[in-house]
Amino acid sequence: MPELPEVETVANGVHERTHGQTITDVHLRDNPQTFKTPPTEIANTLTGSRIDRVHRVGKTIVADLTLPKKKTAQLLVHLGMTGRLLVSTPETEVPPHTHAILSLSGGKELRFVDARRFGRLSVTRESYTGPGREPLTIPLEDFITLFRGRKTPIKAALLNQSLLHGVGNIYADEALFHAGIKPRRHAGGLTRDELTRLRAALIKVLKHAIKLGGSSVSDYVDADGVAGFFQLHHRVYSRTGEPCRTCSTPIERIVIGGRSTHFCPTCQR
DNA sequence: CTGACATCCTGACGGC
DNA sequence: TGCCGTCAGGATGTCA
Repeated sequence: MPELPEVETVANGVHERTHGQTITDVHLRDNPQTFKTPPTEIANTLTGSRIDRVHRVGKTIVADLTLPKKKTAQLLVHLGMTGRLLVSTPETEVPPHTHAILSLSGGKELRFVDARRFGRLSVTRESYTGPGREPLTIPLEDFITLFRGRKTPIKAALLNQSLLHGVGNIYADEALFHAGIKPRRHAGGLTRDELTRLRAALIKVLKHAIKLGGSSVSDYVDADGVAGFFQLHHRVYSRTGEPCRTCSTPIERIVIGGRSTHFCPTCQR
């Protein structure tokens, strides 16, 4: 499940392989819910546009475009659960569930593949800023203010994209473990010290994952795009019943906001 | 403002 | 072996 580190890895990989190239042809599968913008508008905007830069905002991949008449636009791709953005040669067999194929002037194709169809693709004329703040760059004081007065569990708050965007289920659990904070704690009840630790833990686990992803960019973008997503060795995520790597207490699993949540009842307070 | 819950969708996995 | 039910999850929407 792509979260901030995976999305950043994919964005970087796609950038390296496509920037400066022009989109010469666009094929979209007739699948309305994948496209937040009407498919005809997407095709009209993309065809003839040049890809200047591909980057990440929250969990969204953003391609900055220059249109033929020098106007600008952005292509937005959200990978959802199973979305993949691949740079392939035209000869490469088109995988099942391919919803969009953009032909590039460099000779390759940018393909959007998404089995479960939670992913979304759209174009916009405005500069996309995302629903919340960037976890990697938010100043400490802003981070602390974000959670002030909120009774919601800190785990749920971390998943709320309108607060911090880019954090998903895996890194929320991992960051809470590293910060030593129980996921059910009220966000607004955390001390300044705890929030300081949480922000540091979040940045640490995200950067660590980005580093690992960076070494396997090609797994995400060139190949089938799946390898690499589950390479990390997590401390708590998906380790229910297994011994905590710090204290050997079995990791517990609970549900918060409909999301499975994993934590060490001893190390997290 | 909250949270609990359903919805979308299909591959993976466990049980029988 | 093979079928079938269940689960997972991000974003969104409904409802209490």
